[in-house]
Amino acid sequence: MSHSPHSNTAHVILGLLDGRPRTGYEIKQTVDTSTRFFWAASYGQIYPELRRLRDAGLVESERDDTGGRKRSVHRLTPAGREALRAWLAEPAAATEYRDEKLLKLFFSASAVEDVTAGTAVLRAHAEEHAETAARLRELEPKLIAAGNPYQLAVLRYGIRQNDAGARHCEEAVRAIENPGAEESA
Amino acid sequence: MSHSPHSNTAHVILGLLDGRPRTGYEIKQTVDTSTRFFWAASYGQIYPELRRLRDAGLVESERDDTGGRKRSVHRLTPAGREALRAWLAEPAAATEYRDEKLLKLFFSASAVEDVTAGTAVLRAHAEEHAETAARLRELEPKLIAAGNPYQLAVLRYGIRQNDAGARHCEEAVRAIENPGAEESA
DNA sequence: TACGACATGTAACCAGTTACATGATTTA
DNA sequence: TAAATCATGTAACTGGTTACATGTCGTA
Repeated sequence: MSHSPHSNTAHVILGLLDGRPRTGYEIKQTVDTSTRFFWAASYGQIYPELRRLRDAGLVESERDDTGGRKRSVHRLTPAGREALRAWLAEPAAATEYRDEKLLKLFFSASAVEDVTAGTAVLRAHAEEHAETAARLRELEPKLIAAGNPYQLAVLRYGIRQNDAGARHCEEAVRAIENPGAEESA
Repeated sequence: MSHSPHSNTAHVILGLLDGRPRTGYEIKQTVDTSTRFFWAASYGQIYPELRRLRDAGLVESERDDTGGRKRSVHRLTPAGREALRAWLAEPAAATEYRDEKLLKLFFSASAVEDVTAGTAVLRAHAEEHAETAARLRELEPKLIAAGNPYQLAVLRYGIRQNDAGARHCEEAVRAIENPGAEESA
């Protein structure tokens, strides 16, 4: 059962550095345009974590002050690569979701006199799903070109889930606005 | 922009107490069989939060020691009902997902010599989705009978997302195991 | 009589966000 | 010359989990 002694933020960093060496700033940029829709990371995590990874010997950092800007480029050590592979081989913990919109929707029957509150939440939910799906679709061609089937699988997973989510919310609005069609398979 | 001064755990409690008065223990049981798949809560949150809600005048607690067991039954005050409605009327924050399985899948190309690691993660993901969907399906008849279209919408949303997730993972396994069919729409 | 469910709570910890502080370089 | 971007970091806070501590009641 013993799982990796490193946080998932550490694994994001190790995974990205396995691609190529990067600065902390570049790690943040890359996260924001790739893993962000299922795993975000802030500077407040990245920099301290890089420090810990360095102390643990999993990354090494090279100072690169050419041009006057002081920056540290981090790269994986063999131990870091090993830690990444070990983590990949372990089973993942069961996913815990926390979705505030679902929470609101779940209790929307309590909105008594304000009957539109529930459908408003649903419409907002539909729109958020549609926007996310659109944003992810823009990334698709680049990933197809890159030829990484895993990253492509993740992206398409996101696209499908959001498409399905948007459709479902629209249907639910219709179902709530005209009750009576209350059965189905 | 100003949002509710209460945590989402507080809203879960308020929402459940709007149904009927409950003990902290009952709140936990109900969460575990209803909101849990998109919003969990532990005793370590529930009891301190009940205390805060009582101090804020949103719930009142009645001691009920009949039978020797000491228990507190909590009920919404008018102010509590008002706080619940106010929260429902506000737009929800954008949903932030954290999915460790997607993270692992995303970096599975780094598993080099262990080519089965990626598909193993996918199969585990498919299975988790299928189990969740099955568990949610069991709850459906009860909710249909209860006649709350919002709770039903949430449940069906969960069922669909998990069905779609399971299907997607199975397809992705096939796609990775026999490459060459690498194009599509 | 032991075990499982009922019942309440606290303390230590962990992961993550936000706001702050600082400063150089590039570009409009 | 002002604004955006590159670049690094810390401190305070928030939300949540886990483990612990305690005790009753019903039932197999």
